[in-house]
Amino acid sequence: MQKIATHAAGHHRASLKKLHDLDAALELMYYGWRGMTLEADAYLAKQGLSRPHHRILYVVARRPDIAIGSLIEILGISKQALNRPLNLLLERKLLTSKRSPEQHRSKLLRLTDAGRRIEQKASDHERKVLREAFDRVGTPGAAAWMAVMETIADNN
Amino acid sequence: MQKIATHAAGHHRASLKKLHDLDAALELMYYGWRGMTLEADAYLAKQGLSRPHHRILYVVARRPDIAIGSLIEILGISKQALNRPLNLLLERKLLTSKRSPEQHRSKLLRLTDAGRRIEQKASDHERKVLREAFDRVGTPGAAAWMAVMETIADNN
DNA sequence: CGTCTCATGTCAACTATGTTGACTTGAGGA
DNA sequence: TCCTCAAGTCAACATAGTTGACATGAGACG
Repeated sequence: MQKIATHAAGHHRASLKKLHDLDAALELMYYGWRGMTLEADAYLAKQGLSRPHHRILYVVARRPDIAIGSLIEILGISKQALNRPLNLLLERKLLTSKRSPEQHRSKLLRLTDAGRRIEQKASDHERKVLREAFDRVGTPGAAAWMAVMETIADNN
Repeated sequence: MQKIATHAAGHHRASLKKLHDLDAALELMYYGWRGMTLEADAYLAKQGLSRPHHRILYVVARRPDIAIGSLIEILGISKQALNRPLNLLLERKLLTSKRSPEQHRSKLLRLTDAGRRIEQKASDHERKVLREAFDRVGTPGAAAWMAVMETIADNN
């Protein structure tokens, strides 16, 4: 048997010497991302799904009747990379695809009820973590967090 | 030839309908992580390295003479997963390992000058992005960001 | 009609990052 | 000496992504 880690990685957050004043922030970004997705990933794994499946469900939920080409653009991956997770979701009937009446060239994707349920539960896990953190710092703190993240996100 | 995406994924940040009030924050966490690591990843790729190598260098820089077992714990991956990137760093002489005089069981890891240089440059790219964002919101905003992220990071 | 374009779909080969399981090695305690 | 246990290695596999090459089927246009 493998040795089982007795502590989650996050418990070591404070264990590194800080060489620069922004090291703490840098590590927080890393562990923050992990912290937000931890429970959602565990839930998805129970369903036999993972992060890429969730990303697909998330986007389709917010863009019903999206074509595959647009989905590829938004996710920022190749169509070959999209292929396998997408087909799994179709097989499992979490998504439906149909040709549009006029635009026969593109398939339009939609969530089924089951797909919507899974998307909601997975995203709820992530939103719950955010909500708790925002509650702790109040509205101005949450707004500051958003402002910082927007600047960082637009760095490209 | 593959179709080349004309826009980075981040440019689609606003293109999804928001189903919940926290959807924007959820997406910001995703694109924020990407935004912070984008330039560092590009720099690392030029050196023939990637994120896991950087993580190793980052930790060893802040814990000189760390043993492999502790490194595994901090990184939160299996020793087998650590093996390949670690050996690459040793081969490329970015890290050195030596047995300690008394504790012969464990190897102690240290950065070489070359390793330190790469670690610094890669981390500098990430800190630069953070610094610009913090500058924009001022000290109180930065503190709020840290407070939010700490709560999220400790969610495990 | 034929041909060209374009979105979609699929196959193959590859890379990278991770996993488990099975094993070796070597120090130190009973 | 023998046993244990941490550290480390090797092999097989899963997942998520990449490029390249090619097939299919509808629409547009001559």
